[in-house]
Amino acid sequence: MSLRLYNTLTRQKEPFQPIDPDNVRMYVCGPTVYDFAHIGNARPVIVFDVLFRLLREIYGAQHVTYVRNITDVDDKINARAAERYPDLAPEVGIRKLTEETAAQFHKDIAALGVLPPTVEPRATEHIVEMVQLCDQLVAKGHAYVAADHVLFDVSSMADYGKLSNRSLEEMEAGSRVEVAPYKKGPMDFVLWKPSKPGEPAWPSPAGIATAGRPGWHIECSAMAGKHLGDVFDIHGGGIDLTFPHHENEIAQSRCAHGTDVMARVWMHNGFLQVEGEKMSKSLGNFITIRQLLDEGWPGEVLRFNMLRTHYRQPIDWTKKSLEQSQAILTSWYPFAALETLPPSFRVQPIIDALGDDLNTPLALAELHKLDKADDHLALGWALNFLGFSGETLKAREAAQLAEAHTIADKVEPLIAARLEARKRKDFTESDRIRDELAAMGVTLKDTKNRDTGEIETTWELQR
RNA sequence: GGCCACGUGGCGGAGUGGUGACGCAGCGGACUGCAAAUCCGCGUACCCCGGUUCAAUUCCGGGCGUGGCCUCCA
Repeated sequence: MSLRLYNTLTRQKEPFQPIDPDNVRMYVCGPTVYDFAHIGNARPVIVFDVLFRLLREIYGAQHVTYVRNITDVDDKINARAAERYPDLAPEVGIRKLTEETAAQFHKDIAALGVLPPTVEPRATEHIVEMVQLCDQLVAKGHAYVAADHVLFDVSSMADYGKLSNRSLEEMEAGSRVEVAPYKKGPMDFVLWKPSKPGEPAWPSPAGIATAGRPGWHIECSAMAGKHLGDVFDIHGGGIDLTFPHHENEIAQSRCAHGTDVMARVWMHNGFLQVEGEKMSKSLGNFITIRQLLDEGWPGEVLRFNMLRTHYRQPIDWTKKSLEQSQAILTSWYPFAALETLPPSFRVQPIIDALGDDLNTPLALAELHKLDKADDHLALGWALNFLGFSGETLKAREAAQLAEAHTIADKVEPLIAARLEARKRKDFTESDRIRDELAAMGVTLKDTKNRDTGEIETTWELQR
């Protein structure tokens, strides 16, 4: 089994070689918890869940460590908490907001059929590690203290900018931001900053007397380092995080630990558009996972829709493609209920497709083949492997059945009447009844009983 | 302005230096009183212009278009 992954660092697909096959380690940037997760947030969650499943398949479930963090300290969080809970003490409001948002996030993604990560660390539980990193960086001459801030000195790192493929000169030339006066270099970034009253505050590193709080990137360096070590295998996230977030994570971690790399492979998922337009609050097309679920789309349909496009390609998220995804999944899901298969059972073409840089569209094409070949056992395995247990669709069908049950007393006599009309060849009447039922959302199917030759009618409620 | 990615039939979407998967939709047929469902069959595509090559959709260059990053963002 060969696994090849596209590495942003080298801009090419490379054979994947774990540092330690007994413990393959992956870190993925999780949400900053201040608002509902939108459908774009769902993409890395789903994509790297597939990779997690594939790694578990290849190296064994207990030999993969997947860390996806929750960032619960951030300016946006502070602002939102103050806005939503103006009457609460800041730290209480912030805690309330982050707890609620994190719980909501878990609820939303649970519907997407993702496995829980091995570790889900929180930034606020790693402040000590962040302070340590700051101290190390200052001690090694990669960071300096100015105006109660700790700043990373990008000029101290020879290949800063390697991940995003840009030189310091280019970045400075293209810079649109005003440079804080206390910075030595315009691209230097904040590792630690002083807290204003009402902001979360912790004892500062580097001998700074004022209490402070971490900058944006340091939390991932701290959590990745603590749970995965100085150098690990895979680091993932959205493509927009390449710069500055991941670039700065690399700078912090490598310089603090004195290593050549932080993670060997850097993976970035592409962006998502909605009905051909950029998703933005101003356009009013900002779609949350919760909205889609509330509209009645099963979570597995969202997952399927996401995987129909390769993870590095842009997705145009449309209602039409969701409908198509639902139609396909619905036709397959009766096979998702797995009969007990021997643990060694696997469908190699699916694994091979995923092994080529997570080629999920090709894997789904393989599913179509299995379906066509009526290989339901393999189809069921593959669906399950890809995270489609059929649970949400089954729940939906159960709800439909329950609803159908409530109107059965009205529907059954009409169907009987229609069959009578058909026997008399009174097709005007039978079609009228069918239209009447259709208006109630009831769809009919006539089938001929093989044994008796009688016409029998089944019905179901459309959503 | 700088850097980067992408551009395949009506839609979604693989793949390849030499007959262009697959799915959805569409069309035709079977079945049906008619539908629905099911089954069988079918069509049309590689953004444009150059270059390399016996041969390019595939490689190279330029252009156009879309998107991303350069500032918070998956």
